[in-house]
Amino acid sequence: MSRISIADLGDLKGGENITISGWAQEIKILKSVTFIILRDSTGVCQVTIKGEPNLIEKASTLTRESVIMITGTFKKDGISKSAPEIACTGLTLLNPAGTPLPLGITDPVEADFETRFNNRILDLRKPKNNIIFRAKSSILWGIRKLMTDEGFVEVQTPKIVSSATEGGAEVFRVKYHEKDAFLNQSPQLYKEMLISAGIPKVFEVGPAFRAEEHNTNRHLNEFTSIDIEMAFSNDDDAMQMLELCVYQGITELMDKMGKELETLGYKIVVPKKPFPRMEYTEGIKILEENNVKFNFGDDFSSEHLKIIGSKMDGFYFITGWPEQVRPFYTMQRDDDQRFTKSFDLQYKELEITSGAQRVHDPNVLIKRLKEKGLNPENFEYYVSAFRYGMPPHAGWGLGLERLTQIALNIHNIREVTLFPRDRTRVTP
RNA sequence: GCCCCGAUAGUGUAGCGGCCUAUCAUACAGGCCUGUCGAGCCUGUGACACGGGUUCAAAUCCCGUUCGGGGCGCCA
Repeated sequence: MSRISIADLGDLKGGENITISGWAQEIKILKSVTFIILRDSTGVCQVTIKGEPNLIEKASTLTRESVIMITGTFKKDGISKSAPEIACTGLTLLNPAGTPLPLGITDPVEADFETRFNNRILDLRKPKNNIIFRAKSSILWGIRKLMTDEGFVEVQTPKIVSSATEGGAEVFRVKYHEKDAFLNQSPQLYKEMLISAGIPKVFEVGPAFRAEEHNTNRHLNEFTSIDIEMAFSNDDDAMQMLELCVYQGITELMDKMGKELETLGYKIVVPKKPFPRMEYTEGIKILEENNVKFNFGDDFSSEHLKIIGSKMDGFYFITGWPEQVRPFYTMQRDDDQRFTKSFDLQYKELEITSGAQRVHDPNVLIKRLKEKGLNPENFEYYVSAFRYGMPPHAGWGLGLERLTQIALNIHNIREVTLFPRDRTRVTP
């Protein structure tokens, strides 16, 4: 008589003695019968107590969300309309829950963001929230499987670093023994160095830190970045790999969890390949057609991307960005130095990936660093990797939370983060 | 960093100068109830973020603080 999960009750014939454990979601005591709605990670079932004054006595002291173990007989033809039914023969309180709950799991009232994230573990017990993280895991698994099949090596690079990656974004400062250091904004420089180290296909899934004091539905101060870098490749190769990744991630999600997600109100749409591509200059044309003023060399704002995104269905690339808006390591086009061999992957107005073919000539790299107002001396550890045979290479960085947000159509990025770090929140 | 908006029981809300000894739902405690399934019914406990000010009178108006929500910039 071992423990069984609620989802597996469906495989039983009826009449078996079983043990089942989980949280007491609701306790209803009527005159002649007592019910406990029991929830585990796989579903809910109804535990019925009839007669048995001992058990009723025990049940009457239970509080919602207490952890209990039930033994009983599975009833194939239970009377319950909503859940499989178990006739209770034993009830053990494993750990009581305090009362009242700061956040009811099944209460009809919605809680505010603040309340939800202050009591995140209770919030995550709600199936609709809980499944988000199985979905995120599933997407990531789809991508990991693809990358590994394609011969990529998963690596781990330092998160405590001595210089800011790109000069632009704000960085968190940390004390590192007697030195000052920073939390890495991106594995960019390290994954490029690994190309020179003879690992021609690398990928990393890890945290990235940005100290910007943003307050939006799509920014976190700590997020998960999926980064890849591939040798002897150009921007087009990187884009094809990216397309495949997004496709495989969402396909995996759809195959493994599509039905389950649907019952909780999520609709998964697997994107069609190839994703449409649009030049930066075509974007400008769209804006001009909509009577929006735009200066060549500027980045598109959210408002601009809303207009451009409304013309596109789902995922699309914006390519050919001007060099002013791209980092120093981005390669310029041979035929026109004003433009770069770079791309963003967009979904409507949301940017989920930024990538490019990179500069591989160390002299060009130093020139570009200076042009961007950065001191090449601070990047010597990086540039030196380019002096002794650096292959041409390309890659990108993809925001896992943003991809999950899109796949599940969730408005706020904090919802797809277990314990989000935003402008003010450092706990839990 | 900038611009809006907000803060009332555990949770979510109503009230927007005197009728507030503050509404309702839910939760919580107790009771009733032939099997509930958003169960139902009865009783009870429980709140105006903080500090100043205006006024005969402040939950309500003004200022500040703290915290939160949305948007912008920036980006993944």
